[in-house]
Amino acid sequence: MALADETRWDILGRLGEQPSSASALARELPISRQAIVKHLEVLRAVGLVESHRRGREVVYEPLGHRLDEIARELERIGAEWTRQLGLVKRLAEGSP
Amino acid sequence: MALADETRWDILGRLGEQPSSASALARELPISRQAIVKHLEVLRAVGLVESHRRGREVVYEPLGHRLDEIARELERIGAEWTRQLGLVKRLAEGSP
DNA sequence: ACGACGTGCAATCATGGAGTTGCACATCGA
DNA sequence: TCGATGTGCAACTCCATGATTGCACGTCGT
Repeated sequence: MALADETRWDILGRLGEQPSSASALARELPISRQAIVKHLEVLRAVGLVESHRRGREVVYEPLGHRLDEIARELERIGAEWTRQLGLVKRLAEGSP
Repeated sequence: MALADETRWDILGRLGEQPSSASALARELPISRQAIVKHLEVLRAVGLVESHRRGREVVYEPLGHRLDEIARELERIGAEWTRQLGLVKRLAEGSP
């Protein structure tokens, strides 16, 4: 999942504090710029951030409404998992 | 995560319907017995199933109370994720 | 006692994801 | 204009994990 990675969360959090470029993030994080670029590509693929080119640099920033949507999606998935667990439990305990 | 795998869910579901052994499951599923054994080891490691040896076979079955606990854990993790997303959103939108 | 069945262990393979490195190209600023 | 900075692309490594195969060994039923 797009948010299963710790570094990805870190990046998203920093973008929340201030939109920035891959190179700028690479200066703050212990990983290479390219690694960060790949994370940003994932975040952009799921619509959590958008990018604007400004001169020679590309600035990324979070997308508010998508954050909401993803949050709801996460809750839905979580609910589904617990629902399925409940189902297994009922089966395991032989209740109707 | 222990429940991220589709096959693992499948196995857990089948065990809910009826406790069974790795070999028995291997007859129903399209994967090898050893692959199933590994899934069962994971499920047992997180406490979702327990195993009893009966003669030459080892029977696995789900653990009701642990299913509840895991469900609660999942909800907690989901809630945490959405909370963090909300945090990013607030930061991104510059609200206090 | 013997074959069939179930398990345990170890080696091996394939795949995907995170990360790195090197290089070419574009843009900024002095 | 020229060096510094930022980006894009591609090839590569590393590692976790799902899966397979082969073999030894214990257990069951006849």
